[in-house]
Amino acid sequence: MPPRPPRRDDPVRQRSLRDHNLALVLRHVTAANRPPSRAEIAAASGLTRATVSTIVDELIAGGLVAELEPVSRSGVGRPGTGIVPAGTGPAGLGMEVNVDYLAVCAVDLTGAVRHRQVRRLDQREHSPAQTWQALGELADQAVAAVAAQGLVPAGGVIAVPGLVEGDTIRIAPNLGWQQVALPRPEDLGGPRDLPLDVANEATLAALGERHATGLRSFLYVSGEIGIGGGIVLDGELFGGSHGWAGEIGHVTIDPQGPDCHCGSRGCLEQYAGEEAIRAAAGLRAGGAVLADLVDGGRQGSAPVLDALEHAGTALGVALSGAVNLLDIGTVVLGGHYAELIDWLRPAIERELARRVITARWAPAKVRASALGSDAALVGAARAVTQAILDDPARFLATRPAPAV
Amino acid sequence: MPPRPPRRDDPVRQRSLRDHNLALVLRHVTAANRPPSRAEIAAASGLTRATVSTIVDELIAGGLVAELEPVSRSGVGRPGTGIVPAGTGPAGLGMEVNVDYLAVCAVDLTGAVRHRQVRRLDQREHSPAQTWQALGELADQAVAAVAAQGLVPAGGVIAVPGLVEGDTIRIAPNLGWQQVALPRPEDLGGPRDLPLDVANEATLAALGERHATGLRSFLYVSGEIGIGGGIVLDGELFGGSHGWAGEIGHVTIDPQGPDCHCGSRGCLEQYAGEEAIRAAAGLRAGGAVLADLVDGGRQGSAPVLDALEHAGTALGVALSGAVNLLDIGTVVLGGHYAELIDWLRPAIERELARRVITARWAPAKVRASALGSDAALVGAARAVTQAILDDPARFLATRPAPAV
DNA sequence: TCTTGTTTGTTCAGCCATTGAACTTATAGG
DNA sequence: CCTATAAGTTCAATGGCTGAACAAACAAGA
Repeated sequence: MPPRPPRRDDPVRQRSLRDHNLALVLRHVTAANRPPSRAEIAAASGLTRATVSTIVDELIAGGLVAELEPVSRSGVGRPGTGIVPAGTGPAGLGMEVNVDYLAVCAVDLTGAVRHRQVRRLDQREHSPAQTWQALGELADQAVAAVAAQGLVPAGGVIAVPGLVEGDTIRIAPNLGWQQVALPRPEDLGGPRDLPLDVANEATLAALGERHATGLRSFLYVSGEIGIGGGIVLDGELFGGSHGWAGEIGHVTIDPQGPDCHCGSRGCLEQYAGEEAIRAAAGLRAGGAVLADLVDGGRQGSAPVLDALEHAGTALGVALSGAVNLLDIGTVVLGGHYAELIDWLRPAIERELARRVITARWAPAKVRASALGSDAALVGAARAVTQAILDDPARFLATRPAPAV
Repeated sequence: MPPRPPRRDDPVRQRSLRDHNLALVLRHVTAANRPPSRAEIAAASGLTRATVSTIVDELIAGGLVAELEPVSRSGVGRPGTGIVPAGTGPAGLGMEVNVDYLAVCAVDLTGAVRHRQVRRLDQREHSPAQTWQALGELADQAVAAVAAQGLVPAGGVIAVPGLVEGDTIRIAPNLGWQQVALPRPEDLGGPRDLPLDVANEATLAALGERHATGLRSFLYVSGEIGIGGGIVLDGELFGGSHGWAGEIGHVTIDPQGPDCHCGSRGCLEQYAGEEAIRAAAGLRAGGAVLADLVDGGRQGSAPVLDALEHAGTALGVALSGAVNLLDIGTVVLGGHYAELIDWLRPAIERELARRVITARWAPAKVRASALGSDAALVGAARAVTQAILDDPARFLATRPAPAV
């Protein structure tokens, strides 16, 4: 998603030095748990107060941060003026295409969700073109709504439940899409000049989770109709060679297991996918499966508890392999799994303890998603703002200082 | 291994700018397939000729690169003087502790192996202290041998078949070691002031493979008595949270499979470890298992071919999971697997094609290790030189320009 | 042999971002 | 009202890169 990550093979000139320190200061502003003063930023970053001052001035001029009213905080000495990420100006537009709904949200640079709208719409009954059109309408409304709050979207990211590569959606099984070209701004409707991007929903959800929790490294697993995943390493999303990393849904649990629609056998989805759990629990098809499972779990229904125990065991086996391979300390359960975690966790942790070779020295933690079902949507919007925060110089260069 | 990787949260001053460009220029010198001139480095790196000149001067003064005799290469114009990594000066000392041998080697900055010695010694009959002592003798000889060639080891790395964390070897199953403290220079014997480091052998082998082949991203799997692995992503070794990433040997193949000594069931080692293959092939225990397998394979022995086919299938299942998770394009087979690749590959590729969800768009390649059984040893030595090449400024700062 | 054209490598003034110290501003406490 | 303390700004100095001019080394042609 970042248009072009800074590469270590780039030559470094004076300007890139400033670029780096712009990002460094901005990072301190966003990461601090209390609006830091210029002096505090200087102390924390290792730069001098003089440098921080000029950099903060540049960020203020570019509309990326703002000064608070000077408030006397504590003790003697001249009180500092707190610096905060701008609550107006650039925003990120997140969009989500899922099986039976579309959603749009907007976040500002502080990470706050400033707009959110969901519309029920079954994509299986519509062509991709119709989906883009409907999504465009929602986006239009979002742009208008945030404009009233002083926000201007700097880009949009669309989350889709499928594999994205280059300029096509290779396949989105549950939408019934194959080889669908990525939408250009005009496909969404109005003549927007928004830079658009499309990415896998689980990947974006992992990103959203990373920003919501501050976790530096974790494996995110989202269980809905399909099972998706995303890997965050040291604060960075890990995409793999083609951006397809994290596809844990088709990891083999049992080489001789049941056939999977992907052509393989014994995939995790055949044990812990929504349909598999529903069938094992003896629930009716076509209903509100998640709600039924939660109800069954709460009421202690034996078939439901058994089904979740089996799913958790399979999840635990797959996650053990992932933890052995990646040596990753935390597993975040998202999507439906977040609401089922109480019944899934015992089996998952049992398998992790048994199958992860380093479990006795550094047991992996299992926790529920903090964002729940909004993770992908918010993650998509945050991907836009994060790109600005990660490389403010690029943003400032393309969009010169707004008229004051 | 790099004592302290450059962090993006560091402030950037003028000096770090020079540090970055020192590394940038040095990287161009080592990566070029022909000694580049200052002008060519400038063109390739984006720096100006003036800057490259001063940087090259600094590198020459520090003994990291050298000028070739100016040779008229081609066409008109003043011929450039080629710049090459120094063949004298700093060297890397690689050491390996394995079940039944110790080994030492030294490489120079060009990556060439300038010394290599292996000594049969069964660690299971000796204490760690005795092992360090014996290794120290080999190291002494190596230091003396390379000194005669104008090389001075700048550091040493020891490869061990076990899990290393902080300042202890947590466990090295096949050596029978548990909670062994990492050796300090004095534990090896003579009063050396060599900075020492210890790391997992498969991890280091992956690193060696990376430098030998130039591959940017791959999964390295080494099959010997145990199965180890290492992950290289975008040219960098991926260590995970504790440096334990790549432990593919205990990924679950079948949750109900045979018990493994690690306490789990159905681990890959139970299907594709040396002992498992030997037993399946009906070979006698205690012999030269690898040689027997290669012989059996060449002669078309049915039990041997069957055993290797089974091992390849299990490897394929485990690798499929890894590729699904990491979206990694290449799998490198090392250790004994390198010599058995002809009989393992068909089954591995069959499983990859069937089980990797993205196989039809981007099939993963399977190849044999280029370094074979020396991968860990050479990788350990290269880890030292690579640290210098990655951050020449640190080296130049600690070891000022040698007397000219 | 001499001249011309081309490319390499060096020199140097100019530029730019950071530094460190001095200075100004703003507060608390006596 | 004065002093101590801390925040923020100003400014000369420093270090590293750039660009242009220049010197050096070679090929090709006259």
